[in-house]
Amino acid sequence: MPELPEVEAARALIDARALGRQITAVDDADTYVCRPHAPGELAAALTGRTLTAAKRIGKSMWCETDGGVRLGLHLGMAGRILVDGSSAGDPVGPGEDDRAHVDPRLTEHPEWGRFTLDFADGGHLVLFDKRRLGRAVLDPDLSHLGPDAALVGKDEFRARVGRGDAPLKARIMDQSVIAGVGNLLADEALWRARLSPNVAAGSLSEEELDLLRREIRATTRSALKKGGVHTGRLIPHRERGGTCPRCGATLGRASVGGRTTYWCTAEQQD
DNA sequence: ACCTATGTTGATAC
DNA sequence: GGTATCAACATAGG
Repeated sequence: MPELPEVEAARALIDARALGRQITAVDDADTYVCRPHAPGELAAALTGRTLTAAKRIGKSMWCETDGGVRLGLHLGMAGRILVDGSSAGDPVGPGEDDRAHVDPRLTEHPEWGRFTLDFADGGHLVLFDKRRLGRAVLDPDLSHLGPDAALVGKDEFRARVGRGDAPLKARIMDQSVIAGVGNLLADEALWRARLSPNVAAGSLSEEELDLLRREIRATTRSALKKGGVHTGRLIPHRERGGTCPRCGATLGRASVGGRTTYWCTAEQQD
């Protein structure tokens, strides 16, 4: 689920629906999701407060509070944010739009609600995460993050991405280089830019780097508008035996940067 | 049953 | 420091 576009949708949901509501109770009992906090630590810091802002860099988001403490939220591999039982950002089905909607899975799987803020008006904010790789922490450390992939400027992109011996795909997925690009967004943007995921990042020309930045931004914006990275053109073809939706050539499949990678063997050559 | 896969990240080792 | 690998989690599918 969550890459930059999904996290931004979750942030926008909190921004629109959860700010200014007094927190009356906090369920922080999941010591894995809330690590390294002990049970009750988030509750002690947040009870009685209100969220005053929702911010994001890359895939990391956090809420400011009127108590000064910040609540860090990360969706991990499969997390979503529900406010009053509704989520945002994920596809809701053919023919439907991407507005917040009632998510039946919370009632079907209450045990996947890993962290909860109860509000005085009876509503709630839930970190809903089947896999428990999401996080809820106080005062998250964001110092290791590079600039947001949707905002990074041309010169900074050239300097940060265009170096090193690691494969290009690994470089753009390194959150300390630029923040927000995950596995699917990387495949989609590299495919749009017709660049091989396997070349050394440091071997790119300035023109290629500028093109890649443009495609990362375009892919991100498109995914934001349409409701998620899965709306990309290449994504439906990412399977064994898949073919390029532009030219019909066979897609290559390999592990690059530790993640399963698909690319067009005709258009994205080393 | 057993093996693989999965939209992330972090610790660890060279 | 840069890079590669593995483990953390819990499910789904062949």
